[in-house]
Amino acid sequence: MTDRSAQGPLPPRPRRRTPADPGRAEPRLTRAEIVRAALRLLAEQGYETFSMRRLATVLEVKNPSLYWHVQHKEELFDLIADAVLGECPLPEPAEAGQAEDWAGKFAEIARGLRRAILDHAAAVPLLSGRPFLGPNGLRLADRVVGLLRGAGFDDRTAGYGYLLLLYYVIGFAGQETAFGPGETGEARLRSLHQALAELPAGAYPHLTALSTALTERGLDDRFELGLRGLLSGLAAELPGR
Amino acid sequence: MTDRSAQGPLPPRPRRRTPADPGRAEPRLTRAEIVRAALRLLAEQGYETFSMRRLATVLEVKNPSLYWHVQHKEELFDLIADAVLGECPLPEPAEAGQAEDWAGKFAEIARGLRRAILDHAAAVPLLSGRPFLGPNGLRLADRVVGLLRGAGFDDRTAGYGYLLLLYYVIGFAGQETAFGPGETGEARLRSLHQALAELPAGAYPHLTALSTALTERGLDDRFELGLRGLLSGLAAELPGR
DNA sequence: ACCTGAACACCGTTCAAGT
DNA sequence: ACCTGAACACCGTTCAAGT
Repeated sequence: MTDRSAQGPLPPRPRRRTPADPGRAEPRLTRAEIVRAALRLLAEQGYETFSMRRLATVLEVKNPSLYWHVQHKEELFDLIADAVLGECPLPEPAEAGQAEDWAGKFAEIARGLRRAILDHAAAVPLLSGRPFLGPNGLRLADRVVGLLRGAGFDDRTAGYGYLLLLYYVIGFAGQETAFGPGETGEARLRSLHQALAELPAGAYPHLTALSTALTERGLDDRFELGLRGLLSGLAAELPGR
Repeated sequence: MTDRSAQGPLPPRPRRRTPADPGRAEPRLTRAEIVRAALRLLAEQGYETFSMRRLATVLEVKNPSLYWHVQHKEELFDLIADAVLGECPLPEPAEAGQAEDWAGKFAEIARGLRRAILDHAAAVPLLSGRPFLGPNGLRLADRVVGLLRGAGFDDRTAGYGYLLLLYYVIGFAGQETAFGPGETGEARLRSLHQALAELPAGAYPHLTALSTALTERGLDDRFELGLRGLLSGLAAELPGR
């Protein structure tokens, strides 16, 4: 959660009328600006209090105006999700003929995606149950699928590898941010530890035994552990081995 | 999505006053009844239209009454999530000293969990980003963790194996139900196929190449594929091998 | 083409009051 | 102990009207 709480409302942007085209005002709003403002509002105030009306206020516009630019809140959420995915850096594809380190690049994308999501932690709730069909989502999908196909996976497994990556990273980031806003990932982990330690004594023996192991190393380690598992699970499906 | 649309509203339950205890009326509502009615309302009308007020109407009660029994909507959602997890059958632990087929039982739990979730497809949106600390969630966690510890995994990996199971199954079920209500999983898959086929020609070469492979086999196969991956990823972390 | 005023049909939640 | 009436402070969305 980046702290931008000191930025205040956006400065009003003057309508500019070019002399050559006197009747045509620049639109005050664009989709890109709306999405940017939405991400900022989410970062500052969190998901629970986000609303179209508050977004309109922040943009210094009356709220029905937003509906000229987006069909409904869900469409705005699609755009926001795509913007988040767009912040995941994609490694360059290898030169034609060069052997590609598919596992390394897959891991790199996974880490970048986790980073992108955590940079917009308040947007996590709107990432689940949404097909990512925006340009950034498609680009990401195409890149991952291409990586796996290039490595020799059949099309089915390649497609599925992409989905596994998404499930894993979003699921993980979801847990990292599951204890409500305001707490960092590590602090959340400690609350969970606490909750487990307070469990009725003999009722959940394995869980209580776990409560210390749970916090002894950080979230990064856990992420890598799962990622390693994901990769070795994938590698087991590679045809020529 | 089970079809219960013919069931109609719940019959009014009479307040019963026992002669021995004349002043004490049976409460009209219990948490269990509220949760049952909520699941039914979700199944009949879907998540989007679910509200505390509609739930109260279905229960033939004025809506503030619900707040005597639950603190707020989020707490009700916690209870609903726990009820869904409670429908996942848990295999019996092996006798002490008997070798346990950990991978088989892990897979069994995963399949049962997917089933339980799909039986309440409309409740999927409220499963993400929630720690499952209700009795059923804890029991499930304890069972899975115990299974993995018994198999020789260290505590850390055992705990993480449980989380991976959750991410995977919820993520998968989330995708199965991601195209809005009313479509079955397989129909959704076809919409996605359609969407991919309509993509701009050369922009996403790997994705368009995939669009047929995507639908050639069913969701059950895909689920098993990912599950196999998950298991072999886990197995790779087993200390003594 | 883009924005606003006014309105519709809702929400979740609180709280004093009833029984 | 449990339920209700009435109210508060909101929502998302539509649509005729303005410029």
